[in-house]
Amino acid sequence: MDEQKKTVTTNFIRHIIDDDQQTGKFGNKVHTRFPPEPNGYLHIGHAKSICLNFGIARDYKGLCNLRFDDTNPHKENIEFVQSIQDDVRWLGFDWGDRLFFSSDYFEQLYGFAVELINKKLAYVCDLSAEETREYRGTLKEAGRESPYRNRTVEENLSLLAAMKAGEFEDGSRVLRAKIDMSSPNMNMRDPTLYRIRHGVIHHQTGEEWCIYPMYDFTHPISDALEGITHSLCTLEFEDHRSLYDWVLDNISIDCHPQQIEFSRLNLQYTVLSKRKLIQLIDEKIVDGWDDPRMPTIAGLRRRGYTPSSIREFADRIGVTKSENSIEMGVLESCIREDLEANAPRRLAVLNPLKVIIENYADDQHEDLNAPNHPKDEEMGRRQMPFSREIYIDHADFRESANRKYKRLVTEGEVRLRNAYVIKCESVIKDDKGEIIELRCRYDKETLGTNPVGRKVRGVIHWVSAGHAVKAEVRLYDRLFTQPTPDGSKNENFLDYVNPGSLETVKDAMVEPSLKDAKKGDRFQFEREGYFNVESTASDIDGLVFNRIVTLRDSWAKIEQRASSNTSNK
RNA sequence: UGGGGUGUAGCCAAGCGGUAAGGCACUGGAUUUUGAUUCCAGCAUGCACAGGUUCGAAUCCUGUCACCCCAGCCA
Repeated sequence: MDEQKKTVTTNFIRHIIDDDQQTGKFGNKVHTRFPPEPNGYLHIGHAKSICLNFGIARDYKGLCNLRFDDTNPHKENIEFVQSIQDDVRWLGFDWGDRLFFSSDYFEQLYGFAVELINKKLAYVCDLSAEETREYRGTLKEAGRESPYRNRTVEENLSLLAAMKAGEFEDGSRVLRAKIDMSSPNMNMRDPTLYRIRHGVIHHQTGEEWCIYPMYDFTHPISDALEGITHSLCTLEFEDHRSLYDWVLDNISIDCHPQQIEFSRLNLQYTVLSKRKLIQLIDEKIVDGWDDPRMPTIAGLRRRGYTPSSIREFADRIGVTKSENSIEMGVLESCIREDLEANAPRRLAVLNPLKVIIENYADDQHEDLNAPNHPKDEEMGRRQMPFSREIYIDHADFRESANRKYKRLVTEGEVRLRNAYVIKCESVIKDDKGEIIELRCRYDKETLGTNPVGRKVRGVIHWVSAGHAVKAEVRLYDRLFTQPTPDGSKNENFLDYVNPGSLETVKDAMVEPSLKDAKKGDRFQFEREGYFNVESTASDIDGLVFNRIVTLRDSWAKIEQRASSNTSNK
């Protein structure tokens, strides 16, 4: 069975690790880390990184730490610390007892800053933020050295101590590395190591510190302190690698992880930047971080995506250094594959049209026995009551149609799924000419067997009107109308929000066995798609289903083609 | 000539000098009580472009072009 499994996905990072194992570079150890900043919820792009880091650790019999990169208390909070852990765990990964915070290392970080000063490799700079920017130069011109660059070790030491003691205002001074103001790499032009931040309460360290280390100083040291071997990050940190190495080369630490960069995920018809996700929430375009339309892990979870479908997605998209733009179809295909095999089937009528079976007794009903899965008997069966009055979907009836249309038409026959063949005898309309009811007859010889002498081409779903349960169904569609809503710098991505991203159906009728469905349960509503029971919304009134994804629909394609052909003429 | 990267099909992505894997999408066809699923077949004389090296180049060399990232006291 396992040999049937597709070839193991490899990537350039695994090749590097393979080489390192050959040469014994890290003593044949592999130790990675996933280092989120707790300033928002995790999204599908983080899932890529999580699967990469934890996946590599698993496959090389190594370890992966969860470390919160919490050096900027302005933006971070404990709600995010919690949600991130929930999401990583939900995705199926375990960091054991290795939950860390960069803030765990504040004391050691400070010690290394002192060491750099002692080595004349760091200095306290009194330039304002704006002056610092001017001194930095431009992409094509070298910067100028700060007038404070050559302070004595003693002066720097006492100034840094005073910064730490809270004697200076925010923005009045920073600690900087002394590297090279004429470096073509902007990151090496005496980068800031520490800044002053009064009056914020850090979620881990409270008010203990009023100076906070910068990412470029904190990250390499945190990695080294944890014994990380391969520090995987996204492409925009490529130019920071020389600074990462500089820090570790110039302090007394005997571990030097290797930073390797890969390209971040870009998913079409959505946005994956925390700033933009926050904007969607703030502008009330979505309900919150876990709105089922959001590309967040929490949103996908609420929507009904399974952890394994997201892991599969991460495998399928691969890991490289090239810019990418992944089609939604890839993600959708992953969840369909999972649910096709694992979701029990049910019948649900979204847009009910009443049908009276004229030759079925009024006072009678029968319990038909239907399989929960067409190919997997082990998923069991359930009872479906059948009676004189049923509902079918409006979309499954037309007064007349060409031969391609396989559903019910006037005087035509159609199979009711798991039940009888019916024939439409007449159509009843209201004053406005709207179809409100169908009169049909059923062929009682067609239960579980096809009629002899004629072919019934179509199969439609139905529910018994007297037994069905009313439910609300939320139909989700892509959040944006453009594949790359944030592709243009000049235009606002909010202009491309899809106004139809959520369509709420209040009066769907679902088969009675769904009455017992529990929160989070996933089903296939036959011929419609995959749905799950809403689990967290506060506005629930009775049964509420979220559409996870539609079924593939080749009929819709045919219809679309036909209508665009006629409209083109 | 600021620096750092990336270019293989519509979208991803293997490939690492021996004659273009795989997935998604798409197109045919078969089976089907879901227009689903499944199955079978098709889908790059071609690897950004131009030269060169070689018996042989997506892979090596030279040059060109396109796109992405960098001037936070954000990460």
